[in-house]
Amino acid sequence: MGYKPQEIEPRWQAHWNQHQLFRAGIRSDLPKYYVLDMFPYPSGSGLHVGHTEGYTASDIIARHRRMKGFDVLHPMGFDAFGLPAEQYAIEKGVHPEVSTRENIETFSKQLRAMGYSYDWDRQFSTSDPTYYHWTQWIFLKLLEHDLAFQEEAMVNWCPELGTVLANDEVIDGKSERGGYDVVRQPMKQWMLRITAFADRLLEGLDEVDFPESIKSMQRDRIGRSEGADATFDIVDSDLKMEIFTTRPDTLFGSTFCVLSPEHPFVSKLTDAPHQQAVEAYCQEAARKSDIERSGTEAGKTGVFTGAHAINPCTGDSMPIWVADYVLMGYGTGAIMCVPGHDQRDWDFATTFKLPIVEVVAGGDVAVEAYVGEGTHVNSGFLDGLDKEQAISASIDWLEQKKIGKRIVRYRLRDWIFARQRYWGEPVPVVIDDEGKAHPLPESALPLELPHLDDFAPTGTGKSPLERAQQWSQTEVPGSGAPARRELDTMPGSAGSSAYFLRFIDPKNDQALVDPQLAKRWMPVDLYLGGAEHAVGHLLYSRFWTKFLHDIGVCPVDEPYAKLVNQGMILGEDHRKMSKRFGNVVDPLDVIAEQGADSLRVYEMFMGPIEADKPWSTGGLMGARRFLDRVWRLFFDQDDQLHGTLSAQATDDQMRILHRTIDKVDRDTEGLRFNTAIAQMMTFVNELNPLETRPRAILEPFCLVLAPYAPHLAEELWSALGHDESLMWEEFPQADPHWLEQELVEVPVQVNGKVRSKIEVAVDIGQEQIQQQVLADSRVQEYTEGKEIVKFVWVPGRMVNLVVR
RNA sequence: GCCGGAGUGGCGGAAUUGGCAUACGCGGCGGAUUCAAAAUCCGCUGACUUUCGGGUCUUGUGGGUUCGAGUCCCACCUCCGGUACCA
Repeated sequence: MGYKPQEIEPRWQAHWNQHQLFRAGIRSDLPKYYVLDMFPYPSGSGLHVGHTEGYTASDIIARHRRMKGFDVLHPMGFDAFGLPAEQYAIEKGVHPEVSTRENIETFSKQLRAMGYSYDWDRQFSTSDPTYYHWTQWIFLKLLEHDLAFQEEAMVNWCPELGTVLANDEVIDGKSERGGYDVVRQPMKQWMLRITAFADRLLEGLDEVDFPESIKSMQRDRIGRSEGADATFDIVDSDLKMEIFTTRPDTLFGSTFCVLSPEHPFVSKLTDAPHQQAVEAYCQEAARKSDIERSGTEAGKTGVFTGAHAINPCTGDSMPIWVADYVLMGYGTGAIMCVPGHDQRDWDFATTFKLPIVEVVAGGDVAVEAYVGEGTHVNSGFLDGLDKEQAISASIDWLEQKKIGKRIVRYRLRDWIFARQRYWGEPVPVVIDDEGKAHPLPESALPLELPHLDDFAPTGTGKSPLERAQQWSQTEVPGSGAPARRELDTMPGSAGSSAYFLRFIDPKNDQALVDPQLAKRWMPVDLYLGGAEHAVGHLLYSRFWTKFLHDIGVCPVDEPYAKLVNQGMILGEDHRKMSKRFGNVVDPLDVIAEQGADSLRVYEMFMGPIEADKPWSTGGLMGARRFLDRVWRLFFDQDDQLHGTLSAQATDDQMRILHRTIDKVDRDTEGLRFNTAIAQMMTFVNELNPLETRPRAILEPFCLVLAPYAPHLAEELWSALGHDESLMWEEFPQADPHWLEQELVEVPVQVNGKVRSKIEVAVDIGQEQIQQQVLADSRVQEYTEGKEIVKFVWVPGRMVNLVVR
């Protein structure tokens, strides 16, 4: 009796599956819409209700768009390679091939139980050879265009995980996975030249519809800054020291220089009396973790080298110090210090009693550095100029003297593209006896990952693939000279950097994607996922897209037209959902008790999609009760359809129906799912007490409900006598006639306070309403004996009288 | 510190262009139904006050603009996210 989701839902899921109702690309006459979820890591713990929030939102959009006449591409797959999957496998003592397969099964089962309208035929995992074939192919293309290269680089080495990590896999000097110590260490690595795309990645942000916070995070990561390089002579040395500054206008105020401890000049410049102290300092700096070095609370440390550089403006000699607040990885690893106008330099100068000179007026350099605007003083030919003029004039001067030039630098580093781990895409390269790298020919792809029984990290900096002797020993393509395969694998972020292209044409064994199909579907119209990928994944995939665009593979150079970050679902206790707190909610449990439609409706009703929201069992029950009430709108106590189906719809019924259609349509389009559902609840509440249930009202409502509670909607639709699924029915259109009201009740304010309400025709004129308002007895109480200064009538909204 | 976002009932949240603050849901209270309970249905539910007509106050705090401010402007406080010596 009554609404039984457990019985209804599997039946409709089977029906959709059987009739392949969500296949994309079969209606090429319709406009396209590509809606994509950030695909999940198939972890061992399965999906929780945080994942299903985003997936439900995108599914509602997909279903709504289909009903609005779009050919919708809505695919799903699994990001299975990489550290999380491998760590899980190690912890459980299972081979990652096995655990990945099992986890994907669990995830698929959960996703299917939610009734998502994915085109499952397009599903793949990044660990499928038929997929990573193309990840490897892109790598070969990058290599061909000199965007992939090997370099001895300072990397984040995690001894416990036995691999290098990307910067965003390191948090506070610990690994993101497991929280193990990470040390800086030089290693020869494959790198991708993402820095070559820095400006385009920056400019592209202006064209896309991303949350402002994401854009600003990406801009910060790219960290473009304009300035100048300048070369300083060194006293009693042939060496010339190159520094980078964004404030060349303050050259006259530079009183000392600082080298990074890793700077090659440190050992060359340090004189005998200072040697011991400098060496000790550099060793200490190398030992310290990044977090210790950058700790602002630590204050400034440093040692004098005994050497001096010459200030090209003043001719003064400036002591050269070594300090770890200067980083080797940015700029030239050497800076000129202007303590008057840079707080870090000011702190340093104060600590070590170095001279401070004011060159920009406006502050008090005896108290703190002055970084604001101002007129230049003590600056020779720059005196009297403002900041902008002085920067420009000083660079001109440097260029004229051939001791410097204008330059743009970025904080963004090249992408370290190698992990000393087993579970990743093999790099399609062989190394000959002289250590030279040779790419494999495209025909050799995919280079399959060999099966290894012992896949644990070696911990030595070598890849576990070293153990695959047979696989590793090979020859140089073409020449036949002996060689070994590259043993490092690609990082986890490789597989997710172009997957949206592969979903368009997942079975193509001749190309990453057919160009015609790519043209049809790109870009992704709506991309939904968590904000944790704000920088890493999004920057990497934007980079690859730009590259693929340049070589003619991808028709667009920005992959995602619109990005939305769903918020986090917190536990009922308002804390982050985590096993540790025991507050994790499994969608399968919810589905078993209340049904997938209740879960879908509840999660969308919780609040704005982008906000963090706490789970509430009571709230879930509310969603269930709403669907129960929908059921009873259609059926009587014996589960028989209401006998009043053939009744004529009343004007009231038509008005509430069309208001609902209009609001749900617009709110869905704008991803305001919570208010769309509130409107459907209002519809049910208002319709409930009315005596008749005309088909003309129930049928359109069924369609309006369908994107949100698809199983229930199908069941009701079929009960109304339809043989076909409502999936491709047209979404109802709101008739403007029923949206307009003839009479409205408007509040009447006197001096801004509501004192009365009157009912008037919407289109009443100023004079008539004034007459009616003044005739109102409540209004007269407040106006008696007073002068009416002003009469405000906002048509259809309200009246305000100003009296004195 | 800097950048981004947010502060509205007991709780989640709503509010077109500046126009009835608290929609919708949860929770609570009362009632109907029931042998009883669950479920369901109906009503009430921001605070204070009241002669039960109403009155006063209320959207983090303090100012301002306006006939009118949750919404706009200025200053500040708190929370969340990001970032952290990038010269």
